Amino acid sequence: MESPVTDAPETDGPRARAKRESLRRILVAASARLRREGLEGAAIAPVMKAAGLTHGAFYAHFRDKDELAVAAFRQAFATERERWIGATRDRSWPARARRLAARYLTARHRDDPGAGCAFAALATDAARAPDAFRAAYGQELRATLAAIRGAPDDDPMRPPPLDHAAAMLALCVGGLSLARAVNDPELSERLLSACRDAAERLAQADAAAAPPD
Amino acid sequence: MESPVTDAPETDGPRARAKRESLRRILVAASARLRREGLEGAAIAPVMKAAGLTHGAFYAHFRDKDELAVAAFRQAFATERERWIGATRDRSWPARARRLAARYLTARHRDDPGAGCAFAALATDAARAPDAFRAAYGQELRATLAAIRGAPDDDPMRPPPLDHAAAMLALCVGGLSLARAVNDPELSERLLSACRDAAERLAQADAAAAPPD
DNA sequence: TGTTTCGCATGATGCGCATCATATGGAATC
DNA sequence: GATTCCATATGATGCGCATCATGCGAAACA
Repeated sequence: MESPVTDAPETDGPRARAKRESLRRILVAASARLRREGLEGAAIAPVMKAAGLTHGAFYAHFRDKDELAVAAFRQAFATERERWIGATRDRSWPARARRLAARYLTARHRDDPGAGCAFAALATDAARAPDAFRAAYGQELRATLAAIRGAPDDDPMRPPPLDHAAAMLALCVGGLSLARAVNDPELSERLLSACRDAAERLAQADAAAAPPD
Repeated sequence: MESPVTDAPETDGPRARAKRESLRRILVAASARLRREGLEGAAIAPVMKAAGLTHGAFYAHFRDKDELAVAAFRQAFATERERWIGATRDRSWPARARRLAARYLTARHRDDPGAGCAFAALATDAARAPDAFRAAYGQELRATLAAIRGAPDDDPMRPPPLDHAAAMLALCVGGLSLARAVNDPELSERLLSACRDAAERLAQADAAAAPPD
């Protein structure tokens, strides 16, 4: 269970501190490269170089490449889940959904996968990845769905059903992935706006199907 | 523009016929492997072996690996667009959309990417692929959206707007991709059914927003 | 029938990559 | 202050891959 993420105490010598700092730089570099280049593309040597180290130092931090992939994937969410999902204080599901789609389905997000959502960046890669990675993908997905819903099930606020959050995220991930896959700028823009609009319609239909209170 | 697909005349000797037959086998093998293993995974030697040839014969059919990828991608749609989109004769958009989602978002489709939709199998790979591949992706996407809509714009049947078809496909592609990425069978199943249900709600909202006649 | 063509096979070549073996130099420990 | 760690660097090793060079044999053609 213990993954080599930055979860160590602060109280130790410059030796351990330096190692933790190295690990942090490795994870930052890896999580960006992973999202930009994919699971196969994020090679060890370039990642280590980007972290200011050489390839040999890698094995002081991780057992193998797969372990790095899992840690870097998790790092991406530790850093930026809030940024895309946002703990919005909006009460109604349509308002929350509109906000999610408006943040997620943008040209800016499409054009900077290295800083964006790892679900969209790695969806098809994950399907071909080893079990440990797919397990992490599932756990982060569950956590993200919980964040989208925004309140525990027994909260008087009545969060949207898990299924509604899941479909909304699927719409966003699918729209962003297609918009990235396509060369034609007009079609790409059209995909983003079509999905933004559809998110709005869908959330309103969701609300009608499961009234807020 | 001339891509080396099977579009040659039937009237020539056994020499050309044999070559066309080889090409066909290469494309079939490549399009399955491409969807199963991704752009990087579909290596030349294994594909040629699966086609009953050796790696050396490859360059009699394609200039390089990228050209094969484009041809194999197109092949996937030439063969199986009908299968997922289906030229359904249903008149209403909700009925058409329900049918699309019911065919697309299945465990069978999820578990056999080699025979499934190439959009979902290669979405994130395409974002990192060379321009020629991305251009093909866009063209096939446009053609697929037209098939989903089912009628030309000036048809009295009033097809759903392009944007509605695009969002519906994004929902399907996103749902299938997430369901494949995840390890947990329960979550995976949940994603499929959540998106099927959402497709239904969305299509009904679509119909309300743009009445059929 | 002799010559040319060309689809295919065999066998390099070279590169990028993951991983390992070994060395080093400065903390940590006594 | 001497010894032990250990994070890092350097430099193999071996593999998979794309691509190219070369040869063969049967069809195409004169």
